[in-house]
Amino acid sequence: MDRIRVEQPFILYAFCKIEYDGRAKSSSEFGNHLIIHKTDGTLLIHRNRLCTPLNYQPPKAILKKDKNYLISCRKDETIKIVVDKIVNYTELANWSSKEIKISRTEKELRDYIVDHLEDLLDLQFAEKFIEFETPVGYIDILGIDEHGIYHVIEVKRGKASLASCSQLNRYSQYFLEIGKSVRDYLASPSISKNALRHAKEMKQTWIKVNHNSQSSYIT
Amino acid sequence: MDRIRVEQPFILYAFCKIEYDGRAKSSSEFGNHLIIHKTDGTLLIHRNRLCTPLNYQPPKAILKKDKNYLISCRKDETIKIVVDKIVNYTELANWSSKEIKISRTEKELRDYIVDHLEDLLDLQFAEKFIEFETPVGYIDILGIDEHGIYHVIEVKRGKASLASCSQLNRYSQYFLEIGKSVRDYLASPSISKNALRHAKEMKQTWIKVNHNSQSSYIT
DNA sequence: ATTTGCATGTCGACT
DNA sequence: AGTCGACGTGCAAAT
Repeated sequence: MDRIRVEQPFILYAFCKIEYDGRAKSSSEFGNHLIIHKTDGTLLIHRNRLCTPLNYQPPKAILKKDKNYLISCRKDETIKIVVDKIVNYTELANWSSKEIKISRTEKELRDYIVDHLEDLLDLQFAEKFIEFETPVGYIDILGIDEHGIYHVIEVKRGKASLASCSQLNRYSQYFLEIGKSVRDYLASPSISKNALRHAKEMKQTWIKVNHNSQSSYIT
Repeated sequence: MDRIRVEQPFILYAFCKIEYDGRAKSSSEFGNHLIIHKTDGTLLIHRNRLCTPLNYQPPKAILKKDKNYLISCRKDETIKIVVDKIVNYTELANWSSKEIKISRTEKELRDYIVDHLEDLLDLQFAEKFIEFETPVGYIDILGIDEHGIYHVIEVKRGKASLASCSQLNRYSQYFLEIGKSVRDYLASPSISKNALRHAKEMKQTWIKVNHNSQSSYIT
């Protein structure tokens, strides 16, 4: 047994084939593939199209080398790479693993909405919650008005879909079942046609909101 | 203006920083980053951890070079890479873009269930449909039994969640609204605790199914 | 360890 | 172009 643990990060461009077995199962023909190995165990095999890798192994996978094989294992998932010919092998010294800060997330949009909730809904609230926990999940924004009515708001950073309607409905049904009066809102920059129809059928109000503008309006 | 269009696929390992603006917005410090460019326009910037890229541009992005800059544009999204020092640049000649066949997908599981639906539910069906279209989405499996009862089955290849329950409920509500008698089923190898409780509350039946075994049973 | 929901989700299929 | 839902989704936060 001469399998050697590989720890260092590298890229390998090689004529090879890949066999994967785990949650799913796949195998490729021989071809030139780009293999990327990171210090955290991540293994990516990229073909010459699309963002997503042909095969991959998430962090904490263990990579070992054995003659012309590379084998990456993690829990019940295994990738075996049969290397026929190495075109390029480059070790990536001092590879950065720094974070970046992303803005315009749903969280930011949600915080903006919470701060302007009174204006957006033309109501006063006795209480406002974010990420309010229920047995059926976490509600983005919950506002309880002076009459004790529960205003449930589901925020989407992009286009709201049928799934968004269902998600909102799930939260809202929970409050109905424990005897509360509820009003439902979807807050997003846009919404699909079917979702808008479905929302109306379920008496959900769509609020058009944007990341950048203070001016948002109700439809 | 001497920006030159870059078409060829390559990897570039360089001391650089990345600025992204589009749906979201981010910028990084200077550091060693791995940049991958594919023939379809895909651009990936990887750091030394995790599967997902630090920044990326999907297919059909246009990459241009201008002195020490790389700029990738696609619709309203732009990535600008300021290159300070190139550590390694390798063009990837004859990079494969072949497909692979993945097995053990939800589709396979669904087809197996359709074929064994009578056994699984201990019923006879007058009609069976897959991907049955409704105004609120597509139903994985719809079986109409000899009494005209609609059996709606939502299949999950992994663990069923609260979202799965909501998805099933959305389909089922549609049939109720048009006056049908409905029974709901979630078919998956496993289910989260909250989802199982929620399913029971909504009178959804969970069917435990596996990709590999013929023996599946109802809970 | 499990659950939940976001993501610049991406991607393929279909209308 | 728009919509829908799967994905070996990955990933982080909270429990």
